[in-house]
Amino acid sequence: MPELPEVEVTRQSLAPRIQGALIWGSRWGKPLRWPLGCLPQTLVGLKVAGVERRGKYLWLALESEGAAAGGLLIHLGMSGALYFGQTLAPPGPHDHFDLVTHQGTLRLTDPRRFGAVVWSQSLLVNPAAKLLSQLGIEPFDPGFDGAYLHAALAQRRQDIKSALLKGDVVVGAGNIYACEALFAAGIDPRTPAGRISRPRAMRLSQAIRDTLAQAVALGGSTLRDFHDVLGSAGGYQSSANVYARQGLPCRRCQTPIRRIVQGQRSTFFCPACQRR
DNA sequence: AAGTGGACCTGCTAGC
DNA sequence: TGCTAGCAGGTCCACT
Repeated sequence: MPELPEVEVTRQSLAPRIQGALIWGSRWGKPLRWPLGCLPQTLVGLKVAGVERRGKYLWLALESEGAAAGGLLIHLGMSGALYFGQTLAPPGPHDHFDLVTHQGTLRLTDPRRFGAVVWSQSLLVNPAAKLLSQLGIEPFDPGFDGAYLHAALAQRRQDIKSALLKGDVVVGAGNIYACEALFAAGIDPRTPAGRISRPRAMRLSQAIRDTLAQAVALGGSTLRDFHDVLGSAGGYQSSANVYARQGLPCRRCQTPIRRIVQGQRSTFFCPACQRR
């Protein structure tokens, strides 16, 4: 579920509610994708300094008496979502982490358990540093433009859609938004990444930014169970142009949308609007 | 080095 | 109605 827009929507809804919260306790359920790592003796008494995002990761920065005191790196995997509230139901079988604070409880629900909560002393040391080390540029960084994208793709023979999903050129576009951005840019997802011209790279970088920004504005995509920390679903999925629309007419030219498989993932595109 | 395929884990849906 | 195969928003790792 959670690509950059969903993670950012989660961050935006969580940050103002949990900032400054004093930690009263925590509870862990089933193991997640990675082990938690070495927690300090206790989280009790630490304060939540803020919530940041890097790619599809959230960083819950903690402090102790005004000084940085490590934090929790959170990933939502394929099926994760965070809640925050004063009165939560008793934890169910898919609730794997609760952080109880005096402002409310933060809860991670993740049926498939591909998500993670990892303790780290800072983002600059392991384990956080290692997890973030391969990430590409942020799509809203001013340095992400056509020239950057063109240069970063130049040596790649891989198809452009798989190259975007890899996340080491630019972070944030997962399967939905990679498909949508390629549609917006008019680029066939099978095009070898290194064969994308500079003008098209410029259009693609703009399309990635626009697609992700629009999705954030609409609250992300809710295909099954994504919601912000108050439980509100996203609204982007109904405005998708190609994702999960195989066989339906293209909104622009009426040609049926096609589904193919690239790198064991579904790709959706319009064979008329998107060219190599 | 870049690219590919498998693995992780669970739930839902389409089809027989 | 009930079973099975296939599919799902992500990412690491081993191997070529």
